[in-house]
Amino acid sequence: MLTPLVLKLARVIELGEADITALNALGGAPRRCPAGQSLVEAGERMNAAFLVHAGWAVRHCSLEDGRRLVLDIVLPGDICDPTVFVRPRADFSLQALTPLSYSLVRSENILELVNRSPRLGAALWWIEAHEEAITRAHLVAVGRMSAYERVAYLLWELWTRLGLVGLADDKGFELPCGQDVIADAAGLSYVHVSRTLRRLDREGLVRRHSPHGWRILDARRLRELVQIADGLRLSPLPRRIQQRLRR
Amino acid sequence: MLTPLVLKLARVIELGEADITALNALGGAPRRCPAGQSLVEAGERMNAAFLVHAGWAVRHCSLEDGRRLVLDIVLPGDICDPTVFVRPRADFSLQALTPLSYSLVRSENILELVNRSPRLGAALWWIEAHEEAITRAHLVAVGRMSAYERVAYLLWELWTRLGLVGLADDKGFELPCGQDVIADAAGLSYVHVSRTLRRLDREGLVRRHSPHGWRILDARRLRELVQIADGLRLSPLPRRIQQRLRR
DNA sequence: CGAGACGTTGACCTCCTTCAAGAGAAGTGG
DNA sequence: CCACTTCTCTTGAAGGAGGTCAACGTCTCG
Repeated sequence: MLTPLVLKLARVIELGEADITALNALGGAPRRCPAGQSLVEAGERMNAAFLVHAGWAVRHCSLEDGRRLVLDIVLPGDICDPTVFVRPRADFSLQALTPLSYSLVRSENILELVNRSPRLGAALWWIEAHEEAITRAHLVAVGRMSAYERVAYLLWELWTRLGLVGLADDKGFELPCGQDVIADAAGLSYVHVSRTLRRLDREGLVRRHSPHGWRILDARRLRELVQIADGLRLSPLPRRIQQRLRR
Repeated sequence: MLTPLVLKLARVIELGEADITALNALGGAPRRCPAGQSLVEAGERMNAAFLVHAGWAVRHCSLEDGRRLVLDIVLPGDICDPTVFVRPRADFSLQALTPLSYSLVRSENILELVNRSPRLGAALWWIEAHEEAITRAHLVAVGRMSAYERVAYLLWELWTRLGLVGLADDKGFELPCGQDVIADAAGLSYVHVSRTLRRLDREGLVRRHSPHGWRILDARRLRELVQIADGLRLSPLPRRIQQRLRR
């Protein structure tokens, strides 16, 4: 079965039948969670990572007075958060944006997988490194870009990441979240996000064609605006490393 | 020898003589680099991580028009950047702030170390998770805090991290970098950082007592201001995980 | 002593926030 | 089927946090 996780890893290494079977078994029985419900609250103990099969979630951090920053939007195929195996207390909250299907992944599951196939282990590590690169790009966007560039960056990031798991095509994507989530991810007020999205529309870069459907009108100009889009690509694991692991 | 890296790991697991020897051998012969020199430019190929022994470096990312964001200030005992083993192209630049002593760490070195002692491997993973938590806190600060809180956060972060490697005491620390670096880390202009530091001084939180010497005057109030300081602590690896690895 | 790097302060301006009100869309109950 | 609420988005107007420009002070080093 071509789950989002399998699709993503297939961009990094070649996957055999056995690999796919092993990946699909990762995390055991799927669980469900209604939209809006919280999966973890900051400060709580955790003993497993979350592998999202379908639906969107949001990882965020709140300050005492209610200011909130969205660290990361968690998409199908994402594993949030693998460092739980050494660090048992969450420093963020995780909340479902849509009805969610997910599995709990324990350290044993990962270790088992990696023991069976070091190549899969390297690929998972690669995915993890990719996520760190995304966080860094996010930090650059929030720290040094104008509101216009920032919102463009976030749309580009989502478009790219959804594309990696087969949930976006070259025309656009579905964005099942409100503008308040974009605002908290960009570090802006939702009012200004609204204005900024209208401007992106007016200038022919991006358009909302249905309540949650977004169309990329001019990918080239959008990409120029974003600048730091390079790190978001997920390229194959270097051949040199793959060969070393085959031994 | 109690190098910064050893001091840091000693907070996570108990280190035996053999562990310390192995850690001190990590990365081989130390190299030197004068202040201001660039170690890696964004987009370049890398094949090793940098283990800093002494001195400060800065990891940053620049936009086309010169805007710059400091992702991370690299301190003695830090390994920058371990994901290089799967991801051979840097998406950031690394520059020495002071004369630097460092070693190149290759994937073989790490694998060797981890094979010899899985506990050291888990501890290194723990350090890596700690750094991710710092990046997330940084993102929250830049995205949702006022200039006043942001600068306070950065000083707190540096104080904490320097404390972990024995380079700060409860009074304060040496900060061998200009306010422009703080500004690029906070996503502010250096002019406003200057104003903000003066205000922190005026209000009795932090004071510069020599060109590069900073004193924490009121740690309690500073910490309240920072709010997200919890994730910066480096607590011991959970006993449960240590015991499993001893087998 | 002069040059250059760095920090400080003031004045002005701009980008974004906040406040407020209205428009659509979607669900609810009579 | 239509009034009613509710939620989200949109737009306008006013205010503020921080940026930019410019000048000056201070320290270090040649």
